[in-house]
Amino acid sequence: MPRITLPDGSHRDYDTPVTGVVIAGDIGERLLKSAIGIMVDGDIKDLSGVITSDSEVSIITEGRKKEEPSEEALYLIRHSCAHVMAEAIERVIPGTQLVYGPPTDQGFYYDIHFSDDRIISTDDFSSIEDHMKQIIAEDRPFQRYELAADEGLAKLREEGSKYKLDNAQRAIDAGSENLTWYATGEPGCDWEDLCRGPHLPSTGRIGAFRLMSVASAYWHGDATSDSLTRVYGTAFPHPAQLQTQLDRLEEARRRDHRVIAKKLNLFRIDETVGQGLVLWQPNGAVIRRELEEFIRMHLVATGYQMVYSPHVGKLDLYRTSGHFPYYQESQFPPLISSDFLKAVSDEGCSCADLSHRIDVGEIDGFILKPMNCPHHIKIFDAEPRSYRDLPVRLAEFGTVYRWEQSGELNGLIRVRGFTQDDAHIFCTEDQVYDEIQGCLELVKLVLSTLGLDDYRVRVGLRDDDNSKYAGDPQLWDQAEAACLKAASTLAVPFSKEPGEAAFYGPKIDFVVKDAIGREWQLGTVQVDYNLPERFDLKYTGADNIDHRPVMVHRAPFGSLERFIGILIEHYEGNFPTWLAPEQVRVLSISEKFVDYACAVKERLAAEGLRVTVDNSDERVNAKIKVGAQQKIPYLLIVGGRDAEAGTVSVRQRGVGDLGAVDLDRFISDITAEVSERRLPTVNEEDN
RNA sequence: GCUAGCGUAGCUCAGCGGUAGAGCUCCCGCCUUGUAAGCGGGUGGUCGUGGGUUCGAUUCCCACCGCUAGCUCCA
Repeated sequence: MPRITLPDGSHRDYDTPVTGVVIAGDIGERLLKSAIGIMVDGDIKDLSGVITSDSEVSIITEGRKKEEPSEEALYLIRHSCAHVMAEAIERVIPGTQLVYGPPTDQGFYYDIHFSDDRIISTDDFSSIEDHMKQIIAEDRPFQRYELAADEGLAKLREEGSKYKLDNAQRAIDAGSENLTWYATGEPGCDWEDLCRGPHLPSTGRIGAFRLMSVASAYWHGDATSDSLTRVYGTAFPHPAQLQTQLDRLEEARRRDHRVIAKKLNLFRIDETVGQGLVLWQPNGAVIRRELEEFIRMHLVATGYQMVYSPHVGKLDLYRTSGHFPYYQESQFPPLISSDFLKAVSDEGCSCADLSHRIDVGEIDGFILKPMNCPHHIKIFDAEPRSYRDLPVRLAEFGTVYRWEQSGELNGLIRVRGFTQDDAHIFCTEDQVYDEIQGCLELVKLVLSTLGLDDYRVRVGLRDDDNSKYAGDPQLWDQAEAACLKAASTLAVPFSKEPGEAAFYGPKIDFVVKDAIGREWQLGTVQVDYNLPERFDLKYTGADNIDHRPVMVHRAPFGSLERFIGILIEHYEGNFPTWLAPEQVRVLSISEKFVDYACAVKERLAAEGLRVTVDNSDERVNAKIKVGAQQKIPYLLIVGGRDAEAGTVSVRQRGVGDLGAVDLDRFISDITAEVSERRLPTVNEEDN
């Protein structure tokens, strides 16, 4: 006889097995009314599911309109809405085969196989949504029934559902004795779907939903398997919550770095130059240069040495490093001399032969470097090293090239040529831990200076797939231990991520939350015992014997491209003054005061500030509007009063009119703000 | 790479089987301006590229290129 323990610790004893409906009803009428499911010993269950043994339960409700819905409520609503959508799609588009329809963080999707002659597009959404609304209006109960495995498989076979049959088989292989279905309404009459559940009591409990997009997905996530169509939607208990979500998406669109960058002339990507290849316009170049300066200053202060290395290297170099064999797929194709190509072509060498001969090392050439480490290794190795020299820290803003899939490219976030704020530290085993610590400190400094204070850390470890990794397992163990130890000293949460290591070693990645809560992977620190081995690096120890150094790779920004892309979105283009391409614009209220405006500009420029004058024949209102649109931190309005008094009328971005300020005062304030790299003080509302 | 959508002036977009449109930008005038767009005029397009259907294609069809979303991938 089940004893039910409620979240407040109280008990209710029942003589017979009970359901959530009974429990909720016993607690109160209002609870029953808003109940949509039940947590039983930590698992989400149907409200109508039978509880036979002692359990800790809590009733899942749809929650209040103005509160964030609970994860569990969203799970139930979205999972159920996926069913409703699937039914509607089957009504609208004949010849579909359902595959898999789970809830996700943002909503839900259903993977569907469509017949060849009928595809789905967003044009179909309104009619699908109409059907969904009707199903919801009918408020049909979700009714669960079970069949024994054999019986269930036979049913699916009869229905000819290849994908559902596969799902069922996998469930059975995982130990299920029965297969479960959920009917939206009456089993046998209404629509139904093989499904583990749980679900809402009825369709009417879906308060608000929206179909979002169509995408392709592979069956089992396998690119060689069937291609399915994935239809995305989202659902909430209350319409206002859906609106909040849509507003959030709108906010993300407004912050899109590609849109802002176009308005502010930060960078271009020109298809005649190449996909994923960034052209930095002067304004964007200012931001990049300021960031480079900022980090360079810290590097020099913390014992790094700056180096330069070329953008290409010989194939053999990358065979030695392992890049070419391990990551050939994501490199630009090799550069081979045209004379040589002609010669092998005259021999009758086919493309396949050529590619094979390149792979096995019979043909040499160059590649655009996918990473900077081999070059830095050669710089380290250019002179004999003693233990007294270590650690050697070599840093470079090194531009690397990677052949990203075309569908992956995205503004500055994912590109084919990018510049890492890279460095490689060569040290003794004893120094590894301190060096990792130093790197972590640097990343923290960078993030806090830029106002990216909310972040977590992922430690990428190797998994069982040995073919992905190079090097001695024992060395891997050491490196992984060092990373975990260092991560645990950070005052932020960290997670272990098996399978996320680089091919040469484990890594510590920083995942940063931006102003609207999205996560981005930025800085990385990686420990590497493998490349020193591959390149036979040595230093002479105190014992006068050669030893193998350990390498630490690190890039606090990750890449300047991606980092700046994220900063654009984080600041919504409202860069702190030290980064702003144009820091000050002087607006003369009429032609008569252009001379004074120019004099003000000269004073500011002499302080190293980036300043222009707007002396166009426009009203000051128009000049302000334009200046605000261009997100310039300070607009100085100058007219007769200012010229006489030696003042400027300051208008600060996001703040407004600050009134007349003595020019000297303004200069000392702004130069302090810039040199301290102060963050914007106000949440900007400009557009 | 895959699926869907999209590609028209520098930008944002409308249009559509029958001579290519708007707003902003830009240029030229007028106004001489004090805190978020004064007024008038003008320049500007091989309608992504190449084929096809058609008397006629920016519009319909095919291929390619590029962009967007998602999938897969990301040293």
